[in-house]
Amino acid sequence: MSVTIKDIAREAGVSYASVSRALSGNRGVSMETSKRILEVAKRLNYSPNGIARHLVNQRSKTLGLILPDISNPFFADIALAVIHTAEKAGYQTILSNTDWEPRTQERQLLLMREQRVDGVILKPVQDAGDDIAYENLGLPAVLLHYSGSKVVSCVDTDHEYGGYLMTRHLLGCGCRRIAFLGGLPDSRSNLQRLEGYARALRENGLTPDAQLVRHGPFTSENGYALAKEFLQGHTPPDALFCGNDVIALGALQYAQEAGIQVPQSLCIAGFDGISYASLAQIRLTTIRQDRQRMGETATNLLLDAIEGNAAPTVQKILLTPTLLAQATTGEINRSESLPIEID
Amino acid sequence: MSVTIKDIAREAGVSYASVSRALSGNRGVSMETSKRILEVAKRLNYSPNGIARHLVNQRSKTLGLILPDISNPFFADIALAVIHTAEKAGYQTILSNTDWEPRTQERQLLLMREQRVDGVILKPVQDAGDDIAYENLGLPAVLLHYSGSKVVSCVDTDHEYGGYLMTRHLLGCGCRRIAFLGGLPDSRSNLQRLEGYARALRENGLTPDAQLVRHGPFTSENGYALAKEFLQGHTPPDALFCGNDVIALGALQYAQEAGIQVPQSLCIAGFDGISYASLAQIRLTTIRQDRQRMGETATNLLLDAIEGNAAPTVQKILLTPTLLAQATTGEINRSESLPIEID
DNA sequence: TTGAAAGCGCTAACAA
DNA sequence: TTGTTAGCGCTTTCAA
Repeated sequence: MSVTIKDIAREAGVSYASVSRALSGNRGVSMETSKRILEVAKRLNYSPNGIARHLVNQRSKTLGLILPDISNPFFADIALAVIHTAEKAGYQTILSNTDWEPRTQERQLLLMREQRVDGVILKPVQDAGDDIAYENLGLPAVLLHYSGSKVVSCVDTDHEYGGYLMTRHLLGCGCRRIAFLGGLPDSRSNLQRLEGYARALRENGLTPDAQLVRHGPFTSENGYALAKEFLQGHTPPDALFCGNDVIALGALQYAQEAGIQVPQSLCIAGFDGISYASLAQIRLTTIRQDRQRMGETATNLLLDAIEGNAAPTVQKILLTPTLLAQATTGEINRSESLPIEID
Repeated sequence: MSVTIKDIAREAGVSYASVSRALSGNRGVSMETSKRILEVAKRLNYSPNGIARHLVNQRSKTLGLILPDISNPFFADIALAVIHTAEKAGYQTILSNTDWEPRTQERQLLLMREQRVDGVILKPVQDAGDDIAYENLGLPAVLLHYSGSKVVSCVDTDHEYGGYLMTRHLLGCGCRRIAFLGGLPDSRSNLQRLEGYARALRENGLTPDAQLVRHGPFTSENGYALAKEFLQGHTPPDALFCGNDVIALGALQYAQEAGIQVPQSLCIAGFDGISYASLAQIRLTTIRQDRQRMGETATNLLLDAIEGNAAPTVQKILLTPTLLAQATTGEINRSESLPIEID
């Protein structure tokens, strides 16, 4: 149906090997014939068949990107960085969305393998147990998740430190009952944030209280529901540290509807640093992850692995997040003030 | 390097044609051999080579999706719907981002053709002149842009009506100097919104004033800058109708910083209906486009065209948007009140 | 039911 | 510089 190099060869009166040569950088073909061939190609509106080319080259010039939820601006920003970086290197990006479903993730990985993407960037839906679950994906991969594995590269934010940083900040605001409105219970990054939270509490002489920790999906609806549950309880917390910004925006919405003064009576904090958290009317305190850098770095690591330029060393990159203290946290008004030392 | 059907054939002691048959739905191969083949395949951790399969099948089971800016939640939502719908039909999605650059769009289209995607969904960066520019993309396509072309299907929102609807709403609030903070000057959908705006003004005895119309990128920075420019002028407008929600959020930010009462002294409106516009602290009045439906419909139209199930009719689908009147518009306080009729 | 073989469109090794 | 040819991994026709 579509025009092939054979058609061009016939039309130009040359062998089709010459056409192939002319079309992919004129090595070993005279300027003259090359020019003629290119003219014919243009005239026939020829478009090289990538599929055929990939079959013989054994590479597809395609990357797979598997994310949990691209409607979350945090992941959308990462996707954008990956797509841009890949494109500069001549790669296209197949994007798939797991909806935080392990089964879906499995299926996507299988499909990526079948599609023979040259490599895949994966934000794993859940904790990979002992870290070896992602060791043999059967294709070059970079995880957007810090794992202990010795064989797969990864790029991630130091979630534990982020959790620690934020909790210390909340303690510094005078908060003593800090609830953690977490995301999915088996999300590893979420659990690491929780660990940082617990460490900060302990360092300040407080005991983490399981009653103050809840989990649920990374949605604003969940944030709203958990905030309601906590704040309608009999000893409500004085701070809500949320598993991500989307959850926090939901919590903030409940606080506003319930007429709770933020931050005077209640501090609210998120995690990620999506742009919408910094709107003038919101100014959510959060932990900023550098999405641009994450996407870019992950893509470059993957390309290095694929193209074998750099030594094929496995790299473990852990980015340090920063505290973005805005309007939803601040000195809290407490009836009874317990003196406490924060370094 | 990787295991092929030949390896399986050797291992199972059959011809590789049989393996092919067994692997793709057992037609013409005994249950017994089929079972043996599948076992061997599993044991060897076989993964079919999609590239080779696509070459012979002449289809790649892949769709291209070309969007201007996936970091805008409006487009992210569309992308999600497309990816989900495609996946249900067994198609993967290659996503690319044009950054609103015509040149980039051209390049992406070329690449999609080379990659032999089975079809492409495109939100054109700019007005395609007389609508024929997108008639011959050389592959099945659905535009996310209403065009008059008889040969290419499209799905779009009625931007003119949306612009009209919002402007009438603003007039109903008592606004008389309604500025239009547009997006890119050659964005067709943006211009259509502007037409609706002008129609509403005329219907109400007002003359559209070119002084009140500005263009710029679809970013909040642009919204902020244009709002500043307008509001620091000597006869500031009493309403800002923005080309999309992202622009409006920027404008809103300026108004807040400048201490302008919204909506008492100034109404602000957006277009799209992204979820962040409806946050409790924002409640931006906007025109809601059904992203989910747009993505889904576009994908289904494309799949119909590709798979030739439905009659290959070209469909022109124009969705009617709805007014989402929230907190940033309302009865305006005017020193001099000109009586006016709104139907 | 099974096997042999052609061919999808291309690249690259080898020959001329 | 140019042409011939093998083969990438698979599906599918045609024979057996």
